[in-house]
Amino acid sequence: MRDVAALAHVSVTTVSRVINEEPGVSARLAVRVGAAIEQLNYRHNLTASSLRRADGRGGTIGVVLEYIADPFDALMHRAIEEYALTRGVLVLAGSLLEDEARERELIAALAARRVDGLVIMPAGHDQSYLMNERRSGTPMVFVDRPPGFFDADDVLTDNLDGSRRGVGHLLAHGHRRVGYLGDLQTITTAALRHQGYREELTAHGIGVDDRLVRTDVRGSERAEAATREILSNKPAPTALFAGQGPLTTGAYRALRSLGLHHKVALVGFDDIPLADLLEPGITVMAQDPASMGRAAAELLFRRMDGDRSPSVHQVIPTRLITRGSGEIRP
Amino acid sequence: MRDVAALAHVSVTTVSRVINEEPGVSARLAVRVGAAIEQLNYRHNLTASSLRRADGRGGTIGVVLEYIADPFDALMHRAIEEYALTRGVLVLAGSLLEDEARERELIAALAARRVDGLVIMPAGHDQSYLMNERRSGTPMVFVDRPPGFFDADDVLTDNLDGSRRGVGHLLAHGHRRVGYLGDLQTITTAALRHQGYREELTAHGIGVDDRLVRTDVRGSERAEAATREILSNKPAPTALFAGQGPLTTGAYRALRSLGLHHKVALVGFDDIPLADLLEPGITVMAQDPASMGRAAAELLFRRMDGDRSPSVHQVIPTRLITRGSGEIRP
DNA sequence: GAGCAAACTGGTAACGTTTCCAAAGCTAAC
DNA sequence: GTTAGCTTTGGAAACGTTACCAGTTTGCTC
Repeated sequence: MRDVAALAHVSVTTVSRVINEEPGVSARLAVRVGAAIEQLNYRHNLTASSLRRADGRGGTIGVVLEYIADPFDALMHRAIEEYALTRGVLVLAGSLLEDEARERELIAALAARRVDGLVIMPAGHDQSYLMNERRSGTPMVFVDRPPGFFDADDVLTDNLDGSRRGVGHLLAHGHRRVGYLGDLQTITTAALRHQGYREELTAHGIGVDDRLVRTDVRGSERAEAATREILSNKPAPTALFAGQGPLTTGAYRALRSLGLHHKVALVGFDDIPLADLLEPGITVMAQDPASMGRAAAELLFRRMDGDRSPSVHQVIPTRLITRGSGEIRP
Repeated sequence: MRDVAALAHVSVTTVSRVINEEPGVSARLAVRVGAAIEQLNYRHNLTASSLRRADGRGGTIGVVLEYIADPFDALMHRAIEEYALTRGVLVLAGSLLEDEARERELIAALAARRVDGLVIMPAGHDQSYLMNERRSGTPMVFVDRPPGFFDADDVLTDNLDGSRRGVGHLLAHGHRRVGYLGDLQTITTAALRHQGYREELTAHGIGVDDRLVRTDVRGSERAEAATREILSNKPAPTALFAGQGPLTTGAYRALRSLGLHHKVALVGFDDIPLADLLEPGITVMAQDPASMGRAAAELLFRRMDGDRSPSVHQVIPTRLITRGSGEIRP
């Protein structure tokens, strides 16, 4: 920058003003500075800039997700990136893989880089360690899962409602014995979906048969095995509700291999790519990761712009997509 | 940091030494500094650190992809993130959406943040604008597509070979009229796959019938329409080769709706989630985005560690996965 | 043509670190 | 008891930028 100033015969202050498009610099000098920048192909150093800058902004936010390559997380990531780009902000992203220690490490790493804001899909249940960041004024928004022991904005799927409506859809088609597959109960979303399943059955005067329920099932393969176990009950369930994408595909695989995919109904929570091409197609309660990501980004940037109003808790509804598997009658 | 130094009754230099775990600071002082850091819950500022630091490293790399939410790109991104994490490095990622202008903007934005290295899946064909970054010593690795007018490391899929083997698989099953769907010819990978198709046919003494070939097809829906057109030829092709994931699903949709999915063979380039659950399953030439991402990351970090040897050009082979659709005989 | 405000320009001190160099303390050998 | 050499410590400059304040020029009014 000093070189640019020297070449353009101006002060570094003026160069800084030109670069930041501040008003009050004559066109004549601006052109001269521009030419010098071009000639030396000078690259502005945002790192140094943010160090001195009054607001300390470095044009970067941090996004902490469960697993970046998961379609749900990836769509959310993309929505955030897209919104951030309109504000000239770049995104640092990382995966947690349900590891609580990693959550703290990754957020510490982001804090060390002085990100302007954070979007967090937490792995643990206690985010009180974030008090310091919060106190020092770092804006943050939680997505998909709410923070624990900590007050902050969040954007969540309506898990309870979605689960109830999904199970209700099966009941409306005449089912009375509905099996359930769910992820780790320690994951808030999984617990809520499980709760929705139980509530909806109870609301219809149907007792929950725990032999038809498998929680803490991780991944597609174990879901396949669990499904076989559930189906081996006598009398067997006539329908299944799967509380997560991979569990849905696992259940579908089990049904297929048993030749029951046209006999036993299936509804899954969270949409699945290509689910419409299957025979039957898989009926799901679709989440809307793109909307969630956009909502989280909007909220975050509003906070970054100085909004200090009380915490906002945004709930994104699910959408029933009927494709066949959920409309099979007993 | 000054506060920490004051509280521990040492100089800032000593604090810096403790933080960076430099040798030559007595245990007594180290403990005192550690306690002060704890008490004030001081957070190291990597931004300022990298500004002064001799090597200028900020612990951040940039990753530029076509579309972050695409499964292929997301898996690659994840592989890079995973490797980077072992080195304490975070990843800034962005999507280009085939926009050449955006490529330059995004890379400029990353350069302004002084990333330690770059992984690039280029949208344009001329990367000579990167000369300056290269000259200033920023390590960079290209993935999936080679750089144009510019020498650099790259990690590519063996597109020509994969395409030839895919088409060869169809020919081995007795097909002589094989249709082709491809993405924009301006995209290097698409052009190579198209070339592979033609070469393989020619090698088997089969002339290319251009009525069976549709290039520059973008997206699943247009692929579906294009497939119908190809199939309307007389005599109709008995097999199809689709040069990209979305084109494969589009072709499959068309075959399904025409009731031909058990009659006309289909092989796609790039794997598709849940392709095994379809009836018939879709045979593909699978790419290996995770390996590519890891290879790119390894290469990049080797360069960042000071390796100045000549450019490396790594080629990752494809893998044939037979699932039924590609084994249909004419 | 004088006076005054507005517009423009520049010098210098920060921002929070690390690096460099010098000083102080200690040990061991003569 | 002195000196040499090592280890430990600290002071101050520097990294590339922006903020602050002061200085200069310009344009306008009377």
